[in-house]
Amino acid sequence: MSDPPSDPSPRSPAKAGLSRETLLPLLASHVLKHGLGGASLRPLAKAAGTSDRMLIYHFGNKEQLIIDLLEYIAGIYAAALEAALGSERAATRQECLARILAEGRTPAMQSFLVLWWEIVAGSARGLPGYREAAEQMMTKQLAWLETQMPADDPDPAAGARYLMTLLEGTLMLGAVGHARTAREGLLASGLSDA
Amino acid sequence: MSDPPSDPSPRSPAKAGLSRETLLPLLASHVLKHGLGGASLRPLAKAAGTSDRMLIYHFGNKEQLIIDLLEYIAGIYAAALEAALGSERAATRQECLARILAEGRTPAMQSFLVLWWEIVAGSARGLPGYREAAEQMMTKQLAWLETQMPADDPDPAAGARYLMTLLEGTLMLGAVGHARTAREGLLASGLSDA
DNA sequence: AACGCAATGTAGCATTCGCTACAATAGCCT
DNA sequence: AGGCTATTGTAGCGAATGCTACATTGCGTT
Repeated sequence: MSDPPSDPSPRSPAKAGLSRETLLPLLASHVLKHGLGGASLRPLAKAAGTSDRMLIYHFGNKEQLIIDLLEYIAGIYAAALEAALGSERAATRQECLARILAEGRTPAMQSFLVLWWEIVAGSARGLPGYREAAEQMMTKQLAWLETQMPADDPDPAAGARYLMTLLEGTLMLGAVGHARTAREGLLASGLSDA
Repeated sequence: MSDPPSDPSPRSPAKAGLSRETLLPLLASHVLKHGLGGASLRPLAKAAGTSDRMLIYHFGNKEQLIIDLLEYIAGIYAAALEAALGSERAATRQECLARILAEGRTPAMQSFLVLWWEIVAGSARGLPGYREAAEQMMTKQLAWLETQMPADDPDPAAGARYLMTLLEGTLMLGAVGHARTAREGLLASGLSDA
């Protein structure tokens, strides 16, 4: 018995060392390093400095924990985007794409990317929570991409969608060892000079 | 003791109901339906009409089973591509892309796609066998795509790489509920009219 | 002081996991 | 025939899984 609080009002936090909010960052950093698929309660708990017992206590069950965690990760991804590049726009679509791809080569973003493909796979298979998180992350990225488009772009919204499609294709090819293929493809499209 | 045969010469097949070759198609159809990540020996064995005991006997251990299975799946994917569309070339790049995307909406290809994202995720994380299978599948698809390019295309090889990048981006966006984004992106690129 | 309840620890349960030990069957080769 | 070996079945092991039962602590309220 004794469900998790579910009431965010801290009526009487007793000892109150851990809560969903303090746990989530630690859990997120663990799955960023070790992946979502193979994540089981006891290792997760250890990474967060608690016990599996408490994870179940705070989240109800593992499925809900994953759902909450995905939502949290989508949030910090959005925050990372905000912080990644300032509000400076690129001069051309080509430069815009190049910048973002360079950003994707950052070690910090690499961790995200590896996790990202797991989220895509979960979304494609219909696992609970994955689709929502993935959709949210993509929506955020699309909006951010629009702000990065050249100021004189004829159609920034459509251009962002186009660049987004190319970008994701490039990232996927990179994930399977075909970065070269994508590079040559972009080169042929006139959207790259590397 | 008594390793698996490892010698393809059928010196004395005793009862010989099952072998790597007869097992793999059944295993493949199981993972196509239920996924690779959650695949464990006993369900796999049941799907193939054997026991976990025999799977280990024939493949050595689970990791090798997955590796062999991925290689086999890459093979049947290649075969599916061969059979998918005849040798008719498209008239324009636009039509070429449209055809392939239509093919991707086939139920049979849907199963492949869902599995595909798991393979991408495994490849990105460096799981043994995944990278090789993914790379092989992409190489095959790229070669096939080249044969589908318009006959009068100025640069079929580069065009195929470009279409490939767009195609994979489109598929990924579709997997996460952003099919609309990709469609509008393609529209803006002049490579779609839908 | 007495009570209530949130928060946490300790043990454990039932199931599944990959894999192994041991034994049985059955065909081939000499 | 006798033996070798490939193949298969039956049991089970030790670990890990998600989750629960039960007990305890300690603060806030009355």
